[in-house]
Amino acid sequence: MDANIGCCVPVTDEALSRPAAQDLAGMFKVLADPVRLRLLSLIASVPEGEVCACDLNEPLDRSQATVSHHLSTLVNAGLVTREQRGKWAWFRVAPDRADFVKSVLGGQPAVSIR
Amino acid sequence: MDANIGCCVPVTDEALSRPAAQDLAGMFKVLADPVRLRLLSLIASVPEGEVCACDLNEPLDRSQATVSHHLSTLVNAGLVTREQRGKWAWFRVAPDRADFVKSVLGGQPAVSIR
DNA sequence: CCTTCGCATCGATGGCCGTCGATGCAACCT
DNA sequence: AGGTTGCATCGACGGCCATCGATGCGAAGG
Repeated sequence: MDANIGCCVPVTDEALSRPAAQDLAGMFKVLADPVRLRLLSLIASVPEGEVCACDLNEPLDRSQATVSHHLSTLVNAGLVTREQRGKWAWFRVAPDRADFVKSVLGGQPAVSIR
Repeated sequence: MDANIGCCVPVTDEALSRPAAQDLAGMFKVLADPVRLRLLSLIASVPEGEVCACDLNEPLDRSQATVSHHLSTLVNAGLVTREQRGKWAWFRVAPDRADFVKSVLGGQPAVSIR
């Protein structure tokens, strides 16, 4: 009745398109680094809403160059905004991404409606 | 009155702990690959709820060894379960992770309550 | 038992990326 | 102007990982 032995279902083609998968993976790649996550957490946890880069070097236990690199990555991904104010660079979580970042750092990176 | 010039806020220490960041990053690292995302999508999109590994090689355009490797990664991360049935290996999204996976693949990997 | 088939595992390889010292550069200070 | 300080950028290095051919191994089938 069926040529298939019990295997080989056609696989519905409603899967993620290749470009969509690429984009999604890109966002996850940004989040897939513990230093960047703690960086995000530090920026998000400060009551003033913004942090100077000079305050981020020490708690992360990484060189200034490395922290700066990670900050660039976060800014580039649109998760964080940077504002040069005088000699210092101030970072804050991107307003439109605030709740996204919050849920990501919440432990359960998705559907954390509880 | 203040030795600080306008910078150097103490940084509230309510940030992500290092181990927590490591764990979170680990989960994101699993999701940070387009092939794995499409793999997840394929498994999640099949109406029967489970797929035989033999059906996953072709649509992903990767060698059988590579697909098997990615499947192991997903199983290891607890996102997918494997059941050996006769000669074939059947995979399904882990029941307790179903809504997580769904929201991840939904485009907005978090707080997609709409 | 021998062959075939499905799939995991191994070993090797190439590329990406986290890391850091060094350098550059702009803003402030004196 | 010269010095200092904050931060981005550069170049290099090392490690992790996606990928694949080859191999191993168990399950069917003859």
